[in-house]
Formats: sequence, C-alpha cells, structure tokens
Amino acid sequence: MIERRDVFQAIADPTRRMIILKLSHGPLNITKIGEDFGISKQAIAKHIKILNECGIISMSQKGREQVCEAQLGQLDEVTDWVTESRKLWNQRFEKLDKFLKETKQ
Amino acid sequence: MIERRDVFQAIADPTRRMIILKLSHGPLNITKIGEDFGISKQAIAKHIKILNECGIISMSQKGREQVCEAQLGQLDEVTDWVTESRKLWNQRFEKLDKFLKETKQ
DNA sequence: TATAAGAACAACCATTTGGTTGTCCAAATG
DNA sequence: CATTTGGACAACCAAATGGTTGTTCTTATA
Repeated sequence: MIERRDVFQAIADPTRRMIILKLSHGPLNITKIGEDFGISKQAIAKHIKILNECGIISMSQKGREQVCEAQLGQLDEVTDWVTESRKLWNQRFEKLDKFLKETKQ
Repeated sequence: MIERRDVFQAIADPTRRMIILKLSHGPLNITKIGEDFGISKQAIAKHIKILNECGIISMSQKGREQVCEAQLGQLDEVTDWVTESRKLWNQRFEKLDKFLKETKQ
C-alpha cells in the first residue's frame, strides 16, 4: 500500500478541519472530540487516525483514554506551498509592469 | 447533488497543485498544461474543471483554445484558516506561560 | 463485583475520485 | 479542400473515501 497521506489531503475534509479547530483550543480524548458531530465515534476515530498519520495531531495514552493534541507546525507545508505559488504569480505582474514601463517611453 | 467543491479539496490533489504551480508562471491552454504529466488530456481537463469551479483558475476562449489563468486570490481561504487555527493554538501556550509565571511566585 | 465507558478491530456499504477510451465538433493549417 | 489539432461529451472502471454496525478488550466507577 502506497502511503498517500499528506497534509493537504488531511485538511481537505471539513470534518477534519473542525477537529483541528476544536483541538487548537487544547487536548481532548476521542469521545470528547466526537461530541457535536452528528457521526459515529468510529468515524471520528478514523479521521483522528488520518490526522495522526500526517503529524497534525499527536496521541498519548492516559489510562483508558487516548488524548489527542494538535501539532499545527505541520501546517507549514500548506502555507509554504501557497506562499511560493503566490510569489511566482505576483512576479508575473511585476514583469508585466516592467514591460509596460519600458514601452511607455 | 450537493456542490461540495471547495478550495481545500481542490488543492488536495498533487496533480492539481502541479497545475496551479505551472499556471502561476503565466496562462496556458489545456494541451500545454497537460504536457509533462503522464496522464491523458481528458484527465487534465477534469482537473481544470474542478479548479475553475472553485475559482482558482479562470478560463477564456481564444479561437479553438481554452486559455487558463491562475486566480490565486482564492487561496486566501486556505491561509486564513491556517492562520486562525494557529492563532488559537498559540494562545493556548500563552495561557500556559501565564499560568506558570503566576504560580512561580 | 457488576456495570458503564473509552477505544480498537473488522466487515461491510454507497458514493466519490481519478483515471481510461471512444466519438464528435470546430478551428487552424498544409 | 483535406487534415491536423484543441477540446467537449459520455460511458465506463478500479480504488479510495467517509460512513455504518457489531464484537471485543481494558479501565473506571457505582
């Protein structure tokens, strides 16, 4: 099986984004995370697994509870990519500006 | 069918991210975009459609060619969400810092 | 100790996704 | 005019996705 898990795919799902948002206020166990979502705890656990696999959240056992904590440093990959794309995109306009200034004379 | 197209889902696919990167250097037609990807032009056209539907690229007819241009302002939604999540996440540490300073005395 | 609660594991299911091929049409080009 | 070329449309397919239920196991708790 090819490990296709990446951060971009992880944040693509709205439920997972909600989980991240919820966890950004502080660590919670799986049951707590699942509250207020209209889906089964098992479904939540699957989302948690995906988020964990790509490093967005970390897990720690505490008695019978599995405590999840956000590790949002992993989101750098996303902002880096957006920033890089936009940098190139903006350079395009700068080149056009330069061209327009040169031909104006 | 529910319109589930959003920017997060659009950038989840690596091929689509490559397309965006390619277009951030300047507009291209569908055939040009498809070059160097090992997949069919039809597959590329489908990706283009998705990117267009969520506003990341715009299309304009030019003779028989369909010219695609990046509209990376739409990526704000992504950076905004990441920024907001991280803001909350950092506040968590600030609260902890405050607590530690207060109890140290 | 009996029971409730947190979570893992597995099997299953419908829908979506990312890709394919084939046909067809309009616009360039020899 | 004949032929490429750019692209649209449709049908189809395998795999992935997001969800379900049922069982089991361990840890708390009344």
